[in-house]
Amino acid sequence: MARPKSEARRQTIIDSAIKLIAREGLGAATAAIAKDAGVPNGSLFTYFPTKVELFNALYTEIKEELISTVDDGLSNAGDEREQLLHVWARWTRWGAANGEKRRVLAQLSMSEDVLESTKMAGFAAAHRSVNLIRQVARHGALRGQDSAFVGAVVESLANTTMDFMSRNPKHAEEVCMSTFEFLWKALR
Amino acid sequence: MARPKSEARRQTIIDSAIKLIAREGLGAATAAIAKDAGVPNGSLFTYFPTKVELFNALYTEIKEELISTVDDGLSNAGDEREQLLHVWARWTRWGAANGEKRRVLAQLSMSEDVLESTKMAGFAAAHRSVNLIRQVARHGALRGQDSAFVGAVVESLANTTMDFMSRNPKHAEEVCMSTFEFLWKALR
Amino acid sequence: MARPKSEARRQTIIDSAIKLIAREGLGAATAAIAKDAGVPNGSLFTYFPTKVELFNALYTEIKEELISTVDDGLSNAGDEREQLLHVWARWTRWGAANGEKRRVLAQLSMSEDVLESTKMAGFAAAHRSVNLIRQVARHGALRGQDSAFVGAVVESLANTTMDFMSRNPKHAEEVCMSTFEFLWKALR
Amino acid sequence: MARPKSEARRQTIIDSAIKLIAREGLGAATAAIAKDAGVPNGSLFTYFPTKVELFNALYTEIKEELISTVDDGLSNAGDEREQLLHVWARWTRWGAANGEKRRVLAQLSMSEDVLESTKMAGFAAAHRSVNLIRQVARHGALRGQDSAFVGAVVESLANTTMDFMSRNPKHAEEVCMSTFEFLWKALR
DNA sequence: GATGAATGAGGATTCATTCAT
DNA sequence: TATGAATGAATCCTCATTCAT
Repeated sequence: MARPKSEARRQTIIDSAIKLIAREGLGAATAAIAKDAGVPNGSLFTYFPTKVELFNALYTEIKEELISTVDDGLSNAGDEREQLLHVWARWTRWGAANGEKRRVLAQLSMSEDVLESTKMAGFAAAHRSVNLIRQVARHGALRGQDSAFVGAVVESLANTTMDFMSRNPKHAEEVCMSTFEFLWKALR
Repeated sequence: MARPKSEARRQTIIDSAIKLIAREGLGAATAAIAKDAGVPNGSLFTYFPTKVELFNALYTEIKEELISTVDDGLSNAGDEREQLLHVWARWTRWGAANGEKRRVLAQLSMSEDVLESTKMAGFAAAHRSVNLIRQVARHGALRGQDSAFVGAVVESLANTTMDFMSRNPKHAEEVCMSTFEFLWKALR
Repeated sequence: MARPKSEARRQTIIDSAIKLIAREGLGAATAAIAKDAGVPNGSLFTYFPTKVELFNALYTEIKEELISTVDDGLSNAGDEREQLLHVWARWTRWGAANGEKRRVLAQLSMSEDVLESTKMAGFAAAHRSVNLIRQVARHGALRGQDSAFVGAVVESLANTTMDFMSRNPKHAEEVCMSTFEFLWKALR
Repeated sequence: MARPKSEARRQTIIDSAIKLIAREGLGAATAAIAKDAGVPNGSLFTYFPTKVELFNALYTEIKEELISTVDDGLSNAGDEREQLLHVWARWTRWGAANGEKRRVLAQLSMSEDVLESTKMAGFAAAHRSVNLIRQVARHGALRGQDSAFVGAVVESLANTTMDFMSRNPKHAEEVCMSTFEFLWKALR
């Protein structure tokens, strides 16, 4: 009974938060986000009791979108190389096409307001790619390193790649592929 | 009347800014920085008329320190591999040993408050390493890519490496060397 | 349709209100009270259309409990002294044992949100004690004073006494009795 | 150097705080206090970094005024009775004439925001009256009780008395004197 | 009737920068 | 020049009450 929380409303707030945080950083005012979302400022706090909780929800939401994009179709890919290429291409293309989300995710990843537990949950959800990367790297230069480190190396490379892809849409595919070769050579 | 009185004072402010920004992010209050530096809040603005100017000075200062650390002795290194190793080891060891500066530099690099011109000056000052990297990469997977991109790839790798080195001091050297092999294989 | 469904529910709300107001003052949020009571926040307003009405109900409820505690057995007490002792002992012991209620009553008594009419009704309900006190005081130092004033004097003494009794449970009885002697000497 | 804090300004803020808190309780808005004082809201926090610190300053200020009023001329009073009368009359007349301050002090005394240390300092400053009261009470009904308790008893009596005096200015003196007799009889 | 989401006017506090001293 | 008080818009969040379901 009573009015249920509106999923649509929640999503509008998330969307506006992404837009404004991409533009103004984590300092973006909750009131501005609410206004952009077309909801009264108090209502933002009905959905996210705290700015920090909004940050965490944002992190989870974006990370999940990314992971499901990357994972989608992964099981149909062929050998290790094909699989890594699948992950890499989907990852970087998503990032190139979703600049705001990518930038927001980058900010949130560096923020102390996103709880360690939230970050770890994101890491855990990415297990398919993480495992793949670990497997690929098992004989290469990074063999024996903590898989979190290997993952972080790949992630930082991905971020740099996405960044250049969106700045340079014409050469995006080429950058994507070159960097994949770079990665492949180094990792194995 | 030359520069405002004390160079020492300027440096104290810079140091406190690094300390507080590392701890609290770019939102650290100018008054808090001044207080930590033992300087009246108004005086901070004698040295840096604006918080943004403080940011830019900070960026330049840290970047210069990093570059001079990396460049120091570079001309004595042997072949390309030795030279790159020199750069890599000095870079990452500096970062591992100077966590606050590294973190502040990372924040500033993402901030819109640090002017494009400031960032470009930093890039230009790093020309020796940049050239070296470009040269090493001239036949590898990233051949033909914008040298800013190649530089960014190496930089992101360095950042990730430094991060793990300082979190894991006992394995710092091992991480440093493995990652160098990773880089070397990939780049050539 | 008679009174809203559940008397029990009303009482739960009252109890939670006492608990939270004792702890946080009259600023305690209605939502917090409802939550503590295990009642949806909207429902609180079914029972008490306004926070002010909740305050008034609280005042009346606590005052009634106090008065009935004090009046109970009063008719069996002997002479004036015995009767006053009966009143005094029951009053202060109740207060010592019901710290939260006492503190809430004190807050409400000072609040402008409790209507004058509510306060007067409480005063009227206490007529047995009030009359007794007036009677005892008819020859003493306060003879001729407004009986509301005499009552207020005794009440303030009682409040101070209860306060010390609950802070100092071991000497509670002693404090109770000494203060009675104090009162008795002064009043007659 | 620089602009010194203005004692006058501080006092204006204190005065406005007394006025508004007397009228609206401790919930009076800092912004309203600042506005009433004719200072920008931010300036209030230059003088009192926190609302709680304002409360503590208020408590101390009012208590000091009261104590110095009461103590003034006390050493010229004659025997114990005269001295107690001096204290009593000055105390209650001050309260009757300074309704706002008295009400504010009463609110602050009950507030958890006024630190125990602040309250204790106030108690300590009142040592002359406290000692006098203890001395007077040394043989009476309250002999052997904690002097804080004896003091509290007298204080509560004083508060009730002042309250009636200001409500009933025509009988103020009579109430004052009757209550003194009450106190004298009870205490000795 | 019961529920709990919706509302938006406050509320305390912060802060970069200015300017009187 | 050095100082630190002054400023007021901006910030996150709260809350009594209403009203859709």
